[in-house]
Amino acid sequence: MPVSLTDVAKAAEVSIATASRVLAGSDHPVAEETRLRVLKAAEELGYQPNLVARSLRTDQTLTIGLIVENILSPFIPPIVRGIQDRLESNGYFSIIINAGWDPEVEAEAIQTLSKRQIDGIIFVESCIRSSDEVSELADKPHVFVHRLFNSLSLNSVVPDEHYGARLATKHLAQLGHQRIAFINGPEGWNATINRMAGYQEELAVRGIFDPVLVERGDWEVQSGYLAAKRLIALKDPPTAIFAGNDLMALGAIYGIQEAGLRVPGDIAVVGYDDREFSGFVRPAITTIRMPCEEMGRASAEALLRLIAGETEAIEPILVQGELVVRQSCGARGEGEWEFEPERGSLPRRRTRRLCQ
Amino acid sequence: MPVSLTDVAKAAEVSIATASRVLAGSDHPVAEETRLRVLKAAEELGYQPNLVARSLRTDQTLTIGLIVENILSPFIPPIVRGIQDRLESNGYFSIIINAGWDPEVEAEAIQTLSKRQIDGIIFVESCIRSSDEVSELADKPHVFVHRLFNSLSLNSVVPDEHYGARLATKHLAQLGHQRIAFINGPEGWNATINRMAGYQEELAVRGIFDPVLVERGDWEVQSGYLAAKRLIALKDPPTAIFAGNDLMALGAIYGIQEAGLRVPGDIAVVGYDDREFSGFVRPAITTIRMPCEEMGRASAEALLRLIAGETEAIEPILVQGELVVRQSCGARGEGEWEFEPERGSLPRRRTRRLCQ
DNA sequence: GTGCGGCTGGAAAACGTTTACTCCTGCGTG
DNA sequence: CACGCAGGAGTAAACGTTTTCCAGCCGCAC
Repeated sequence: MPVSLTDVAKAAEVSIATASRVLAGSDHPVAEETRLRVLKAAEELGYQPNLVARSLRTDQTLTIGLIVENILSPFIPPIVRGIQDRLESNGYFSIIINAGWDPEVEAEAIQTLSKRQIDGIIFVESCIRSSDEVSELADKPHVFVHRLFNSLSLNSVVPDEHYGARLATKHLAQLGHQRIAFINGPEGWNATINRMAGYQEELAVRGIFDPVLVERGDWEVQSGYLAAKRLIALKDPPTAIFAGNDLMALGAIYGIQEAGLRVPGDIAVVGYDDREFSGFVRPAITTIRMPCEEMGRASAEALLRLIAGETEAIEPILVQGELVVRQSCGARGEGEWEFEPERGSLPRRRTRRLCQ
Repeated sequence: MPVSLTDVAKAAEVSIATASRVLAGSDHPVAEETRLRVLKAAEELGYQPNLVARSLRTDQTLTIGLIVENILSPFIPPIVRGIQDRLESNGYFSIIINAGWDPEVEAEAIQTLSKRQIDGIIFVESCIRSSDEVSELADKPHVFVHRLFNSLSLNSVVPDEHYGARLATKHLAQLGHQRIAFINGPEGWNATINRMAGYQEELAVRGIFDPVLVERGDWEVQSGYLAAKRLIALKDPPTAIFAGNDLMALGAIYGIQEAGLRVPGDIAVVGYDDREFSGFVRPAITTIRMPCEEMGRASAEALLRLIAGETEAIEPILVQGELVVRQSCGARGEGEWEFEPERGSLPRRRTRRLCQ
């Protein structure tokens, strides 16, 4: 049933070498008449090249490994999507392994992928932070995508959280707020440090930074709720709250509402991340979008360059997210509630054609 | 750098045939002393089998194709995760292609996967509904996972929506509600029909079905909001609302609250799907969990059986979701707000070890 | 007329496995 | 003692490609 190059060559009455040259697009010259005969035979027989055999011969599988923390984590799918979209246009496919933030599983995954002769690896939220932590990585092209534990090592793609936090803070300041609180994330995360730094810097420049307005949460809803309650209880409470992520922003909104105040009327709220729910809770949350797909694309782009041998290693890449203005900041006034349709619901836009 | 079977054979002073027999676990007898010598040599040289070469020879790649609608759609990642977990324990990996509900892209994807000699295909939310729609599928083992357009054709895995809808409705009835409304989904979806049927059947059995309490939405938040407003305006309004999905349930909650009523105090609400946000909005939404991971596992299991040749085709598999009781139904009373921690946040439980 | 270079095309090796077949040795049995 | 059989190991083919090397041919320039 499967028709091989040999069959095509026989049908076209040429050698398999010639058939290969035509069908694989070699640069070895082939007479036009011969080429057409081969093409015709291939067409008639329904020839499909065996990519496994080709891989064995050419030593490239057009496959890359994706070692991700967990495909169920909210930021992973868009990163993966960005990666796949970029890779696809170069004929590459990817194999995903969920490593669950476990060094042992990751090490094993690298082995498994090597056996499959993959051309490169992208780590997404890996516990490995830099190239020289694992010796097996030395020969294989690889890139890291780090969201929360972003160190600026070589071959890594990270969000520009400092930029995003400044953007959010500036937005509130430009709306006229003077007392802008911040609900920080827990200690030990780079995201915590960077977002705090951006917030502080923007306010310092404007001369309105007040350390009493900085609270700490643990990224979860309840901690935002509790932090908001503490902020409201202050003797000089804030008129705006910038929450370290959307979950805490949501919690803060609940806390404010429970105190009988309105969002954004009494206190404006801005979050960070642009989570799925941020668009359809009410008030819809103004936030900084985490540029997941862009980071995915950038990492794929970088990996392709490494594979092509264009460079030994790539400089760290910072990707900026943008401000998404919705209701909770008050920039749109406090009119009718708006509902955003869900993202990514069926049916959906056409995807780009596959290639290769 | 890469060490091949030949190197190992040379080092162990045996033929490559013997080396292969030992390393690939053949049943051909090998003397214990020889086996140890080979094992030792392989160990010392750090031998890793080349799976591409093995695939070429054995005609199985231990790779299956996943043609999904879109990895960004909310239900896809858990289904994929279920599939991967099950496959992984048999040494299989998967390649994901986003087909975006486009027949042309899907057809192309099947071609591409065939060229890569994959051992089988799982369609997740494909526009292909049954095996005989595409002739190329005849020879390749394949399974369909359908969530919303579930027809009960061969080789398919679908959620048991009729069961789930009855479960939700029964829950509300058992809480004492007599007037239970339903916000149906839009026409043209099997999910709409099946959920409606389950709702109606449960109420009919109890003799409390009232067609005036059936509204229709379009799956989005706003339609639930509007439907709830219409229901409240009824001269004999419902005391409970079963929404066809969690988005509409959320909208309904907003509609109820805007009318100055309380959820669940005045009107209880139950949703369907158990979306990510359902656990941390307030009131947290009681809902029927969509058994995504289970469907994924079941489909992978089925595919493995097809690949093993255990059967020609598998009978349709119905997977049941269970009721997740939270605040919005009132079963827990109307006490303190509870916040659920986010699912799948970092750091997370260890995943199972990889094999192969 | 000879030599050379450019265009075509074929033969065959190679990629790293698995496995069918063959061969040897020793032992048990008739 | 001859024969068969089983255990153990090696040879070589095969999987479907790509690519190196080589050869033939033609035309052109010297």
